[in-house]
Amino acid sequence: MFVKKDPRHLYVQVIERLKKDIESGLFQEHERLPSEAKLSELLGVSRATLREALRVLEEEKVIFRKHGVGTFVTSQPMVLSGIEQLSSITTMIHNANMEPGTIVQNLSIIPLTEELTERFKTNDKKIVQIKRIRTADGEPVVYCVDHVLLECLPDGLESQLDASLFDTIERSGMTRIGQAVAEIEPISYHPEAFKALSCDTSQSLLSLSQEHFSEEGKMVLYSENYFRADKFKFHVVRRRV
Amino acid sequence: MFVKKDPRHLYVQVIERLKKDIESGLFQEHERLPSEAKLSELLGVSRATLREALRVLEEEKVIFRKHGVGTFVTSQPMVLSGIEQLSSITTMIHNANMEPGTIVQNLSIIPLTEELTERFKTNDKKIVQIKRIRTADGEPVVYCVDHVLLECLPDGLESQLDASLFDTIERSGMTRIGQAVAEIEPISYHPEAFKALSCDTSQSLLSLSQEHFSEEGKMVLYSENYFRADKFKFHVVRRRV
DNA sequence: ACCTCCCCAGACGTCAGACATCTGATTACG
DNA sequence: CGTAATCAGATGTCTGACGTCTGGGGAGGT
Repeated sequence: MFVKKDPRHLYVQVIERLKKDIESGLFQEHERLPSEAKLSELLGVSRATLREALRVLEEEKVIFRKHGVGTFVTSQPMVLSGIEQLSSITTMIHNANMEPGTIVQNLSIIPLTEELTERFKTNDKKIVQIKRIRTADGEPVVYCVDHVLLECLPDGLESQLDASLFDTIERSGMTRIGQAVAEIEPISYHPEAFKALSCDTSQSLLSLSQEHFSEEGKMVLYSENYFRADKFKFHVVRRRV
Repeated sequence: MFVKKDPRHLYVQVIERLKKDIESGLFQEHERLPSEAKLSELLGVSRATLREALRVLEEEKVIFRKHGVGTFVTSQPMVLSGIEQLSSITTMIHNANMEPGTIVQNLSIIPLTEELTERFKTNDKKIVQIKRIRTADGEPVVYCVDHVLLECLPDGLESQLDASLFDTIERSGMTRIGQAVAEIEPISYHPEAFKALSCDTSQSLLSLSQEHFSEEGKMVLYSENYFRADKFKFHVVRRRV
């Protein structure tokens, strides 16, 4: 079953395999899995390896265990994922089976305001401001104001703004964006955004102000996104600690 | 270190201990942890148990490992946490150093509508509907409409609605709420909520429609919460997969 | 002096087996 | 018939070993 051709670690393969088996219905909802001893034999791995995989699945709420009783499949497969998983707007639109597009409105190197200095925690860097309208199947859905460190961008910048800013940053600068902290706010009025998205004032927009960090923990991108609430649905999977 | 007085499983205690050590700065950012052999000896647990704990911490992006090299602390301790961590509104208000309060508006057993049947995926259960205004330091901040399975509630219900509905459910019904899926939406107008929170129509509310699940995966609570956006700030920590 | 290749210590990954502890059901006893 | 003792089986923990990968240091040739 697990040939050595797969370079990934065994426990990762076990996680994937079990998820697939659960999703395919091989293990029914709320049903007991085989005991760890039998399951490890079944999969051809040691019980220790299997247990590491099960521990991850338990953390992800895919299964739950009762000491002395057994391991059970959580009712809701919960493949659902929301904005707690970071992805670019381009990807979000793609996942909705629509075609992402971009209208660049403004691109300029701006001086460091006090607020930006505070956010980026840097002094003598140059910041690029990008204002764009993002479209899905040609229809404007998000208004974006991005601020990014100049050093994180490649040279021929204008030609690459059609694509995801994430990709542009990651392909050029050797930095990979690892996580972001987003602040969510309803916006009852914002002239620029409303005009860009051609909304009337009876609608509300949803604003996501996001600080993006590289995997080393350096802030590389600050973006303000204004979403048309009638075009986007936002979910968050909230886990109890 | 780990006395048997703690009824929780060992690996849970190890996770907690390591998180505390990292947060307290005992293990510096981006620094190598002691090897698994040494660390297990240090903590007084077996390497297998330690590894299950480390596996969870790795999944939570608190640490990362390199095969053949070592285990490292991820740069961002990110003590910040947002709504991706599920907690009751009572707890949220408490964490803001304010005094939570409750005004019960309505409490009734309602018939199962088609929508509720669909949501709860159950047929012959009784559903209790609770409409409450939640206050912080006496000021109305959230309007809540909760639907909860009658079987999950204790008998003397009315007397316990001042406290968190989470606590009420968990203390009575042997069920613990494990996760929720929230849908976030800006609300430009909602008569009941606006009246309850005495807002004017120029403001926006933020609506969280949440399906709460027990650890076994059964949906036990559906709640619609309307937050005054001027009183609440919502953050989400978004992680790249 | 420099580069390359090889080797090796040490780290994480995996394995095998054993014992500990908990739970639910069955059985024995009053 | 009810209660307590017992037991099988499951997850939790421990021990020791070996596999595999990585980075660095040393031997050797240029």
